[in-house]
Amino acid sequence: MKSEPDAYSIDDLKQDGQVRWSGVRNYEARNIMRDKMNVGDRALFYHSNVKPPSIVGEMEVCTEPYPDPLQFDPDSKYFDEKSSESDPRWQLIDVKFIQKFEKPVTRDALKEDSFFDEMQLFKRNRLSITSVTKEEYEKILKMAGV
DNA sequence: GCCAACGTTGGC
DNA sequence: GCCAACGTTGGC
Repeated sequence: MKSEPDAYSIDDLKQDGQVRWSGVRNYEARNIMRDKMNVGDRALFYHSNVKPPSIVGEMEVCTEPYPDPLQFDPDSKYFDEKSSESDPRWQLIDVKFIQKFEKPVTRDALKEDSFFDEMQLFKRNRLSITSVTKEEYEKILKMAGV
């Protein structure tokens, strides 16, 4: 799950403990949160738009999917006038902090290893939430030294 | 329903 | 800061 650290970082999550993953306005990313994620699932926190782009920590899904409140807030940049409380368009989950990697795993490090060639992070370039296989996940934890 | 125009993301 | 990739919008 990507976030620009200027907007929200792994350190912010460490401090907050838990956060609502608000603001996703892409159907595919939404579908992953709505359909694929279950309470207790682990997820990787990816810092985008910084040098170097890296996986910086681990978190855990801690709610069922529910409507993103910002879609109903006219003052929010994430307001969606085509959505309604009775038929909400945007669903999300909350995640809680598990750990921050002492050794972040850089995008470059993943690219150097052909094991990760098929990783959705690379296949679906700009998607803010992509799926990770169990094998990829475990190898990334190893690379992070945990 | 097609597709050009447009806007955004995010690596580089 | 550039620009490729790609999703969305809206005219027709």
